[in-house]
Amino acid sequence: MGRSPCCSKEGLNKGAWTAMEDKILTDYINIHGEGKWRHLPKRAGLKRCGKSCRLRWLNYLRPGIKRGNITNDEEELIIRLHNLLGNRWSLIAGRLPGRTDNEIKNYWNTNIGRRLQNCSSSNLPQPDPDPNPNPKTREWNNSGSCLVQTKATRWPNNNKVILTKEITKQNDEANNDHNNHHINHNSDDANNVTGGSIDEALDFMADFQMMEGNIYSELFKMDFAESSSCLENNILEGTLNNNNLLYPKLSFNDNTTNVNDYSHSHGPSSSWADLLYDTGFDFQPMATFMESGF
DNA sequence: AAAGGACTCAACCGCACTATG
DNA sequence: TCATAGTGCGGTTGAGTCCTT
Repeated sequence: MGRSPCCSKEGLNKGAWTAMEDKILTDYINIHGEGKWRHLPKRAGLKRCGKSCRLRWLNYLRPGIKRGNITNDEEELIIRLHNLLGNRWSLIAGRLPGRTDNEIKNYWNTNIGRRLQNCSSSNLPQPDPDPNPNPKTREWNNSGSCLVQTKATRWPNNNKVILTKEITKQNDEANNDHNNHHINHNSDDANNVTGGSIDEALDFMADFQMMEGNIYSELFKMDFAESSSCLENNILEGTLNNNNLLYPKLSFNDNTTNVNDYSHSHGPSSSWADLLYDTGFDFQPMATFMESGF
């Protein structure tokens, strides 16, 4: 079967765009707006593929594109976002105003990625061999934090975040061992559970991690204070309390619930995972938050 | 000054997802 | 339900530029 090409390749210009082509494209979009890329070249009088026009506009001509060197702050944010999101360049770019996914991808491949490669070939600590192969591989930078190198994958539409307090016992032993290892990072938190079952929370985490390919579990390993830079950079919505702990804002339907409300009745939390250890906590808003937060 | 290797980044490519009829 | 158009995304390429010898 196969798909028809997005446009006829014959007679089209390829390669670098000329100033005249840029002007034609910019003028056309300023008048008619974005979209309908397939028909744009013909209507605008450009001998270019629609996809090429879209790319040129989004990555170069669009107003607000920030050109020039990536700042240290931006680089730090890119690293942190990449740690959370993997190679989801468009998502990362969405948190860096004026930067494009292409630019960030190039920057990563030519700067950060290379630096990591150098680090991993030196004496820096190497990741433990994983007996239970996982989509992510870890590289270690010289500050000791780890970066997650993932093969970019899309989340299927039918694999939305489904958070439930129902316990499933269908995970195999390997999964349980792996997940318990994560939870052990927060063993202090687990000891502070007020009512409810730790096992229930662990099982919830196991199901959650299994479904979501570890992306969200990375979030749960961050404590609120560490997450503050995410807040400052609008990665997360929420507020900082007097102790500089981040309380994310959870949106549920048309109502908005702040975790401050949760903390008032349960005491201040020290990590995201605390929320999971309280069986009275309604996970559904968290699911919504997670879906909207990224 | 010249050659050629290294690097950068705009652009291309193919696949995947969504919308629509 | 299926086919197709439209769009978005990440990986890869290659021309131009920079750097080193």
